[in-house]
Order: sequence, then C-alpha cells, then structure tokens
Amino acid sequence: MKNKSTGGVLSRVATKKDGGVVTIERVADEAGVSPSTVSRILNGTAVVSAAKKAAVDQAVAKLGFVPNPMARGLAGGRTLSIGVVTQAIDSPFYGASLRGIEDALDPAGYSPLFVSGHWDAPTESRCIDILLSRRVDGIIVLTGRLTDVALKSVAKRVPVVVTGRSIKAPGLFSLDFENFEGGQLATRHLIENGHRKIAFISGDPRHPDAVQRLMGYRAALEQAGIPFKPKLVVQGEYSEASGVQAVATLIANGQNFTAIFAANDQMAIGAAHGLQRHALRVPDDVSLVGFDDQPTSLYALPPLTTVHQPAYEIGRLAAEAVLQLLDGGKPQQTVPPPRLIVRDSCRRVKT
Amino acid sequence: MKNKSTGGVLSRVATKKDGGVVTIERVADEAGVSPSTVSRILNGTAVVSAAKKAAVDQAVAKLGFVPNPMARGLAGGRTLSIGVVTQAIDSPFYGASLRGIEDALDPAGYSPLFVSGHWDAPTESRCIDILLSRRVDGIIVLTGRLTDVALKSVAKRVPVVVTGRSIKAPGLFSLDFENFEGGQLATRHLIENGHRKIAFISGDPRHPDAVQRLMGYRAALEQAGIPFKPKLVVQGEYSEASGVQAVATLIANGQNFTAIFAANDQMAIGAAHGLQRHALRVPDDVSLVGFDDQPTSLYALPPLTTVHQPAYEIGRLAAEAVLQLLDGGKPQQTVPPPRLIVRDSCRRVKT
DNA sequence: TACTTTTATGAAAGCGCTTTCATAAAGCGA
DNA sequence: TCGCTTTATGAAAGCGCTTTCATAAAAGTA
Repeated sequence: MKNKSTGGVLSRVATKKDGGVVTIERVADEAGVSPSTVSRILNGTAVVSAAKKAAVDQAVAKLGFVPNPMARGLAGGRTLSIGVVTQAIDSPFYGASLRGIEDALDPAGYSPLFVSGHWDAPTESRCIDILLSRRVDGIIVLTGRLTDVALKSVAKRVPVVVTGRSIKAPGLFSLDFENFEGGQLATRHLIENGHRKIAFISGDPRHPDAVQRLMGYRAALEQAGIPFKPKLVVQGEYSEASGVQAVATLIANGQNFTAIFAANDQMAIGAAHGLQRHALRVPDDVSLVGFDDQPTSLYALPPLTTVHQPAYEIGRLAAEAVLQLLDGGKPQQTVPPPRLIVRDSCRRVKT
Repeated sequence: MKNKSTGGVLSRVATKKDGGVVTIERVADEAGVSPSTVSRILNGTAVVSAAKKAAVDQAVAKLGFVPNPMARGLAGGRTLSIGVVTQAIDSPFYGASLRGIEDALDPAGYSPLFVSGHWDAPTESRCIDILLSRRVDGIIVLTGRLTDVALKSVAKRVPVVVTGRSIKAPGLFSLDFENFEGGQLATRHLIENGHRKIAFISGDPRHPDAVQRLMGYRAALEQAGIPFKPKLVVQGEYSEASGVQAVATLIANGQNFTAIFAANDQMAIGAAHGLQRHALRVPDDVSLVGFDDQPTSLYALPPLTTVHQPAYEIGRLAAEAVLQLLDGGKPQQTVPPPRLIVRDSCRRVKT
C-alpha cells in the first residue's frame, strides 16, 4: 500500500526484492489458478467463472502486475504499438495531429511510435521499414511523399491509414481533407471583399493537398469570372522563408495584386514579412489569407484570416481508424469540412 | 533482387510465401551454423571464426533477415527503445528537441517512445509508468514537473537523463541550460539600450528554468544599479494568451515601462499582440525581448530579439547521454551557453 | 608424447506471454 | 438414469532470440 503514492508500475517493475519481477505465473499462483486462465481474463479471450476472475483481479492488484509487452508481442504476434510516419515532428501543424493520435491510442492501450520522413520518399520508405522491423500493429502516414502503390503494398502487411489523399485498398483507409473546398473558400472570401488581383503562393506540386488548394483557388476565380493569371501563382514550399521569397518574386516580376492567398499559414506569415520589407502593409495595402489555422496564426500581426484545418481531429480520427482496421472493421470516419476563420488580415477593397 | 527497389525489410517481414518469417534459425541453416553462433555474430558477443562470420553475413543479406526486437527484448532484457517524456508534443520548442533525440538515437539502433506530460506532475508520473511498463531501456525527461526525489527513484530502475535542472544521482544525468545567464543577457541588452523601466513576464514559478530567468533579470538590474520593482513582474504561463494578458495587467496597473522581457518567445509574441491592442508599437514605443529563439520568432513582426536556446542540440545531447549511461559510461555533455539574437524588436531609448 | 588449459561452437534452457489441445466437469434430452 | 454435446480450466507447446553450459578441437606445457 505504501507504494500507492507513486501511482503504479513505478514501484513494481524490475524490483528484485519481493522475489523478482511479477509475472503472470506469480499472479496465477497467488490466485490459485493456471497462467492460461490469468491470460484469458486479462485479454477477455474466453469465459471464465466469476469467482476466478475476482481472485485474479485481486491478485493482479495486490502484486501490481503489469504484463510485459514484449512477451505479449512475441507470443501473440501483436505489439500494441502503432507506427506514425510524420513529415517533421517539429512542425506546428503535425504536432497537433500527433497529440490527437496519442489521445486516441492511449485509452486503447496502444502506444504510438513516431518517425519523421522529412518530406522525402526514400526516407519515408526507410521509416516504414523501421516501423515494420519493430513489428508495429498498424501504421498511420500523415500525408507524405510515398506513392499510392507503395502504400498499398505496405497495407498488405499491416493496416495503414493515410491522411491527405484518397485511395481505396484492402487494409488501407484514407482520410482526406477537402483541400479543394478550402482553397475555394479562401479565394471566394477575398473575391467577396472586392479583390480581383489575387496572388496565390502554392505548395509543392508533388503534394496532392497543395495541388487541390490551387485548384480551389482557380475554381473560385473562374466562378467569379476572373481570368486566371499564371504569373500570379508562385510556388513555395510551405515554409516561412519560401513565403518571403514568393513575395519578392511577385514584386520583382512587377505583378499587380491586392491580395495574397497562401497555401499554408507558415507561408502567409512569411509573406506578411516579405510585404513589410517592401513597405507594404497588411491588410491596408494587401489582404492576406492563409491555410491551416495554426495556433500561432491567431497571434500574428495582424491576426491571420485562414482556413481552419482540424489537425488534432485528423490525428484522432486516423488513430481511431487504424484501431478499427485492426479490429477487422470498416472505418467510416470523415474529416470535418473546412471553415474560414476571419480575422484581421483582410480588408474590403473599393472597386 | 526484385525486392531491392523498396529498400529493405518492407519486402521481407511477415511474408508468408518463401517459407514464412525469416528467423535466426533459418539464417543459421542457410549459413550452416547454429543459431547461437548467428546471435553471437549479430551482437558481437564472442569471437567467431572469420569463415563462419562471412557465411552468416551472406545468409543474412540473402534472406534479408531482420531480428525481431520483441524476441530480443524478451530474451536479452533490452528493448532498444528510449522513453521520452515531453510536456507537449506539439509545442514548437519541444519539437526541435524531439528531432534532436530522434537523430541521435537512430544511428544507435534505438527508437524513441514519446509521451506527453502536459505540464502536470501526476500525468507525468503516469507517463513514466507507461514507459516503464513498456520496458524502455532508458528515459529522457524534458524539463517537467516531477520532483527531484521522484526522478531519482525512477533512476534506480533505468538510466534517466533530465533537462532543465541539475541534480546528481546514480543512473541520473541532468543537462541544464544556463537560464540565469540567459535572463541576465536579455535584460542587460535592454539596459545597454538605455532602458530602465523593464517589465518582466515570468513563467510558472514551479519551473526551475522560469525562476532562473527571473533571477537573471533581477541580477542584471542590480548590476546596473536599477532598483527591482515587483510590480513590473507579471506572471505568465509560457503561452501567447498569457503574454497578452500580462500586458493587459501591466497597463491596467498603470505601470510605466519602455521595455518588456518575456521569459519565452510565445509570451513575447503574445505581448506584442497585447501592446498593439493598446496602440503601443514594437519597438517604437516598447522594446521587446523573448527567450528560446523559436524558428517562428524570426518571422514575427517585427522579428523578435531573443535568447537562443539550442533545443535541437539539447535533445541530441540528452539522447547521447542516455546512450552513454546505458553503456555504463559517465556522460559529460554540457549545453552550449545562451546567445542573444539581436533582431528588430528593440530600440535604443534616449535618456 | 601425454597432459592440462584455452577456445570456438553447438545444444538446450529459458525470457513471459498466448494459444492450441486435451480433459474433467457440467448440462442436456430422452 | 445413460450417453451425448457443451463449457471451463489446466498442461504444454511455442513465439524468436540470448545466454549459460557442455564439449570437442586446438593450443600450450613439460
């Protein structure tokens, strides 16, 4: 009882006195049943008489027994761990998703194993190898550069959930955000505010989501009868620096614009920065819209109008989906639709 | 050979055709030696004749053998995984450290297992239990709220490296950043620029690092012969929102100040925001210094002058330290000293 | 050459758990 | 009540690896 203060395992694992590590066998002895029975109760694998169950539960509590995940994994072929391939563990956007994953996995007794792909297909492939070699029970891929084919092949080994695209395959579930609609939403907002010369800072065209946002931008333009002007589109790479650079390019090219829509918040922040270097103020001279709604965008100066992407939610849903896949179920989750968060970085333009 | 394209394990693990999973036994058969010998070669546990080693190496390559970490862990008592207790996996600051940890652990064949403590001692304690129950070989605690005593007790079970404080104990290594000096540095910079009314937005007094930064602030004041004014210190909690709030408090209290030093960048950004709400401009009306040098601070408007804290480096060093601890060595690493990064958020004040 | 000591290698015993497989007990219909 | 299926439980066989322990061969000593 004295150990209660520390809360749990902390006081029991690998303690040599009191006769060594608490194993399932010791629990069985204590409860007067066989190890098989203990295992069955622990995993709910079979019906066991109420009396024995009570005895075992009590023994488990008394001894502070915690099953050894390694032994479990070896014997049962499961590791209770889910591999998560993220692109950059320190990206503000992915961070929220990771937390969502953590939160969903924890109650199910699963642990996430994070690896970073660094936006690079070979690295990502290596990451998956590492995860596979660690025998994870399932894999979550947060966007990434891997081809659909490669993913499908991984899905033949373990259940896979991938975000940011939509493919269907056995053992594979994809969770796509409506990037097209998001792009449309943002652009439309600008148009409704009277803007007609709207620049777009795009992401890497190898990202499906970047492409879709661009398509959304073009669609909104078209719907409003505004001709698409290729020169107003500059390619960035989702970093602040590339946002700064994009603005420099736009201005160097002598482009005329009253608004900028950046394909993510980081580039929008960079753009704000770049604009300031050219003595252009947001929103007085140029309106600005971002994409993602990262927590910090609320504190940008001025606070950034942006398309909200439910990063935390996406992580949570992805985790729930693998869990279902593992259960042999058919996941059905869908990501909430994009919402425009209107803040102070846009201004109505007089026509 | 056809499998080469995917790069590795991907093509081998758990493949049922070709006779099932490749085990050490199959390798042994292929090489014409016993499993023991293969194990010895794989781990370098004993001297083995060059001929057999060559045969085994070849068999390993041919079969694409990858040892099962679970079996390894069960048999050898090691998991080749390191638990990492972070406070918030989605904090921009910790992200960099996590990447540092990842980078240092990977080449050694170890994998990090991340769990979030959410700045809460009981949660943190539970996290450690989870890690322990997963039989991690070592633990890295990034700051956190746990008492020194609790940490020492954990260190009795597995090697522990903790950042953000300095305690000495067997099996425990601490990696402290010179927060005091950092605080001094920032404050001194402000003083050198003619400021005498310098407000300080502190962190939670339960964080040793927050306290030390405050001490540094006071020390710099004292050295300059500026009397310490308690009313100029407002407590925040390391979030943007609390920075906004702190400025509001300062102003509501009718405090007079020409500069603000915030104990972290997030609060500094919040403060900039709060100042703007009161029509105060940075740096024209109020100079601002942060702490941490988060990547985004470069893109704040104006770019934030701040104290650089080598987050990535800290993670890397911590990981190297656990690895050494596991090796039975005595880690010696020290964190690089704080550096002031001067950007545009400060202005010289006329005296 | 006959002996002891060292060395490379294999056989086998676990690590702690899950999961058949077998079995004794219980339930059931007639 | 008897023979049948159903059910709860235990014994035991692994999961894939590491690590004693034992042993045959090699090396060293006198």
